[in-house]
Amino acid sequence: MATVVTRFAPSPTGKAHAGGYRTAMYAWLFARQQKGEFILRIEDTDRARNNEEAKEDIFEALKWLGLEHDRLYIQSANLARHKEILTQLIREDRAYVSHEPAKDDASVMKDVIRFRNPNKIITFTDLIRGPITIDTTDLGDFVIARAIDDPVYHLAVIVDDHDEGVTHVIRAEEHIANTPRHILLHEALGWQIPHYAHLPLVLSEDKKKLSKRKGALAMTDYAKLGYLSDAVFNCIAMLGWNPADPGSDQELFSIPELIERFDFNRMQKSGAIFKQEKLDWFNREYIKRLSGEQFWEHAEPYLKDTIAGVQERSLLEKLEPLLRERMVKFSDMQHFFAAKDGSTEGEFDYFLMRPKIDTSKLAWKGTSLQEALQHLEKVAGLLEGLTDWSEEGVKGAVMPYAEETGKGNVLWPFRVALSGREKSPDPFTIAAILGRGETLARITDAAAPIK
RNA sequence: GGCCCUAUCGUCUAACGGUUAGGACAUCGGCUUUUCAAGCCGGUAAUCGGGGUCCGAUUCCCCGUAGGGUCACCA
Repeated sequence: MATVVTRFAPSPTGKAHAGGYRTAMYAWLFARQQKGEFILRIEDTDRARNNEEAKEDIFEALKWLGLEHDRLYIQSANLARHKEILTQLIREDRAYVSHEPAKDDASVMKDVIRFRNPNKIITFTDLIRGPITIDTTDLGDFVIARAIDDPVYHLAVIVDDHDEGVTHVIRAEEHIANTPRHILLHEALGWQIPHYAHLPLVLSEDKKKLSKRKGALAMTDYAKLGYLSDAVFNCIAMLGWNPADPGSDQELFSIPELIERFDFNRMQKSGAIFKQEKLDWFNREYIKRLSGEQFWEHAEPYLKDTIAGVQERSLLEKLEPLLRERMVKFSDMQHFFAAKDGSTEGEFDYFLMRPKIDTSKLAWKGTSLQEALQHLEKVAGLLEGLTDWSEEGVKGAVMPYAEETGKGNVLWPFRVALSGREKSPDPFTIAAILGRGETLARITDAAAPIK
């Protein structure tokens, strides 16, 4: 049995999004499962639109996702071979030079190379959709090169796929219409036709092909936002495909599991809309499963420019459960903590520095400030001699008083005195993290006006 | 418009022709709670329509309809 060879062949004309990389994932998954090879080929035959930045973006995204390639090709480097095949095709009269008005400027005459279409009906078996039949007469004598040394996509791909030994062409559905052209070309050259698998499209919310214009993020943007690559991989791989055993509700799959279970037969045939809310859920699930060490490793880059960047790790670690519970991606750290240069505030700044207390916010619904301050005094008294300074300890000391006085009346001012905010975790959690000295100091500060 | 592809809750999907059509996300309600978040419990919600085949169709076939893709000297 011949070794399976798959390829991912992006053109470096812009930053690619989820749709493109899902194709890469499946091609990679299949190659790994079959113990075959995965090729990365940069298709840069469109000289006008290529750009270096897009190329770098492809390498970056692939590396982030862990889609390592076994071989790398730059299509433009293969020009001599393309020219050789073009020459052969013309010599054998399977193609011809056509002197005609240029596409962009009809007043100029130009020589392009057209394939002599045998005008037959082509049927190929798509790995996902089954047999597809197309009458190639509609295609006419299509152009395969702008000039002898400037091949068009159709010619370049089939030559490269053949030369590189690609056995399975895995690409997006939009290429179905191109496939008959490629088969015709393979036949004219007497080459073996590869297997084809055309993946359903990934759609944006308006059910149209996903594109930057529709607000789709580039894959590298997800990396920058602090999504975990395994979560993104899992989420996107699950769009249009489901590896579960019948009846199984499993949704979380590691990459080795995906490699093991990948199967074209379980591929959905219709397009799938990519919803970021689902990705957010996957990411949170993956964050929950991170070890403490991994968690801080991922958080580090986002903490660097915040006031948390200079804090003792031991203090930050006390915040870890809180952070995990409230974040969806690591860039959220920048919403949790103020920027070092003071340009932004953070939701949890009060853990790291004493907040300003707005006295008017201190009283609970329908009670007076005077009452709130008295409650604070009382709480300070209850806490002063406390030996067990843990969340439970603080709660045990304050709760009886709060219950007899009205929980909101006591707990609201207590919490606001510690956080300075109308919304925050409960005061016991905050007090436990802050420690005895700081907690007492904040309560005393807030209660000061009473004196 | 021609050609091609597709069709299960709002979204992602499960269901060898026999299920009260299942799960997840989202949404709604409740519990918990001083607030927010989380968590737990529960609810709403789908087989595009019409014909066949079959004892029996989400499932197979045909016709409609709808959506998408493609009709480049872009890939």
